[in-house]
Amino acid sequence: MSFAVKLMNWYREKGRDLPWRTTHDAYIIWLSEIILQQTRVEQGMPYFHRFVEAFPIVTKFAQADEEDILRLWQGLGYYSRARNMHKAAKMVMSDFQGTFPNTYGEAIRLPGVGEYTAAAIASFSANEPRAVVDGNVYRVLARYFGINEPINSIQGKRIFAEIAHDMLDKRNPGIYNQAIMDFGALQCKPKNPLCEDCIFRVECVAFQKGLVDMLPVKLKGKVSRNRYFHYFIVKEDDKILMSKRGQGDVWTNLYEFPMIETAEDISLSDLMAHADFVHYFDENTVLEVVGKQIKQVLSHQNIYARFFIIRDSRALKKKKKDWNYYFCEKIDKLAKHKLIFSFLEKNVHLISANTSVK
DNA sequence: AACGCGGGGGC
DNA sequence: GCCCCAGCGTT
Repeated sequence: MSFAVKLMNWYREKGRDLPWRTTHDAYIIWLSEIILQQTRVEQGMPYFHRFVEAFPIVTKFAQADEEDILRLWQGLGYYSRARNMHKAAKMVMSDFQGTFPNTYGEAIRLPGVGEYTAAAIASFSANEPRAVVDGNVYRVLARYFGINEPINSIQGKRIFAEIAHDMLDKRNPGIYNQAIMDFGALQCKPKNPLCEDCIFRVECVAFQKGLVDMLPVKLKGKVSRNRYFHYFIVKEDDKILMSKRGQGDVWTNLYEFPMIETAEDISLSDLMAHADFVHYFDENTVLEVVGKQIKQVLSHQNIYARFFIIRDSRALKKKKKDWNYYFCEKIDKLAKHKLIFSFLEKNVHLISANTSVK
């Protein structure tokens, strides 16, 4: 029996029942695939339901405000996915007459849709014979064939893409693609794979040679850097001073409190002597520390954050021309990053009664 | 070819 | 603490 047939037989019996597998609607499949990029199924699931309900058809998605999309996306990470989805939905309206493309060649033109996602959309919705190559597929193939070429080298990507295409069941690409990913997620897991109970125990090169734990090989990335954020909570009546982050850094277009960043952890007195602090606040400002320093780990940086309350809003120098902060009444309506919304959840008492926190 | 981009979970 | 997750876009 071929690899593909054994795999699909396994899938029929052990595969997961996932909501986006019951449709051939390219739009719904796209929605699920973008959400699941670098994201576990369990983590993405509630967001999938949220988005399907808010935007049942691509027209609704295209008509939404980016702010609303980001707010629905809040907490999921890699926010460029949400911004690109909005661009893609608008492109579907302008370039595809509102019909979501279901071919690889068309889908891959959409921002945020790369080789993996285009293959997923085309194979799941239209049964186009395109092999998906995601983390699961790299792992299954690397172990099955005993390939030690790094999966994140250019050479490796090419090799694995070719093998994936060779192995694909050209008659049932949709089912096959679902099957190999589920197999990677449930059976051929990164840690403690279920080799003793595996249908490929005999053919799997890694298992026969005892190399399962060594494969796949992946080149290491750079070490994380440390950043120190000092957030200021400034209230005026029931409004809180907020600002929107710009491009070229983490959390593009998301909201947060006014902030000073330093390369090192600094003392309170050094903070108050900081040029930006002097720029925005009176020298006699009283800072009240809220809680302990929070560490937020991103995949490529460690962010250490402290929060300060400034109770006297007169401390703020309001006549600056480069004013890019504004007092916001309903901060629950803003899309915020984790550092901010988890702080707000823990410090509801700091926010006035008529300002709800989500 | 390398890097930046979140947040969560397994071990 | 390290690795991985239904990756993609930019440089």
